[in-house]
Amino acid sequence: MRNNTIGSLIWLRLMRFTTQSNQLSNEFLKRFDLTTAQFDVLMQISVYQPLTQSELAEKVTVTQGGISRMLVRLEKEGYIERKQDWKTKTISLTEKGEAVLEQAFPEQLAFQSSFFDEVLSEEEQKTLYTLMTRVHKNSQKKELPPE
Amino acid sequence: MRNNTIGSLIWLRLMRFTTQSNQLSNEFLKRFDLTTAQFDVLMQISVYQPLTQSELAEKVTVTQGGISRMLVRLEKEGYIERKQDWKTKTISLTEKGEAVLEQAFPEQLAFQSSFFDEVLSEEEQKTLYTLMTRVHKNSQKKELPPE
DNA sequence: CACCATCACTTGATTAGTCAAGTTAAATAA
DNA sequence: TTATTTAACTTGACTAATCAAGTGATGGTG
Repeated sequence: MRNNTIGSLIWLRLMRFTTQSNQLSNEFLKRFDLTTAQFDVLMQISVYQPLTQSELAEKVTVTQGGISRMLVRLEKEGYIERKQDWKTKTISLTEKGEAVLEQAFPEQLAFQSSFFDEVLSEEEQKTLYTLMTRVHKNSQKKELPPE
Repeated sequence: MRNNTIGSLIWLRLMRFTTQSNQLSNEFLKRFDLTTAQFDVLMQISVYQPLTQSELAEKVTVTQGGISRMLVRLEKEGYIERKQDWKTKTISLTEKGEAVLEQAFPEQLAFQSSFFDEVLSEEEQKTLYTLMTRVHKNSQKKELPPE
């Protein structure tokens, strides 16, 4: 063993980096009493509101069940509102949700960016972004290979 | 709102891609009755064995408690062995563990690589790898900014 | 007009991880 | 030699997600 391919090395780096930076981000967001996942959901709502739970679930790559529980928590905290419209629940931010996001948004963005700003030039960041965009888009239409 | 920085866009892509491809990978590995996390742990053991739990925990970015539970499962399945050496437990693969890994390794590597091979040239993959390596290394020494 | 299928969402059971307190063995000091 | 500290690992309580079964409202069909 072990002839690693370049692809598998990239994969590992990505996995390690994301778990690591996700942990750091969770710690960072404690000051706003949010988790990274919650921040993500609030962001998506703020951009796309009003929207349904299924739409949201898809945007943040979580199951229906997952989004349901998550929104219960966020609703209990008073960050969001759900209205039963027809058979659909329409989600939107409350005042309080807007306020928290308004506060957390610039800081969280700066924090996320710092991971890249500290070691990559503007040019390199653009390159990284386009490469990852291609990779991500590809993965979205990927099927499992047959056994 | 919302002037996204290039860094925050990269971050989002990375997060979405890793959760997505992690899910696909878990599905893929079902044929070997493994999860992605388990495969990762077995790989690390196979490369570095014999090693202690704390060393392993650090390599796979998991807490001591997490590694402990994980190894209990892997031991129950008969993939690994733990020996009490001094006050340390030394971990190594069993025959069965070696065998599973031997089987799963090439397929999983090919699967991981396919995410990148399908859309990036060799050259581009190298670029992506070096950029991510720099970003990852930087995140490892990162401290939380003050409130 | 009553029944059935479907869609959007919720919920019980399970899994995987975190954190912090607990356990045990070894090393060090008195 | 006993007593204390430390290191490595485990465990109980909790959190967050998954999957699959359940619920209830809408809309179509015989």
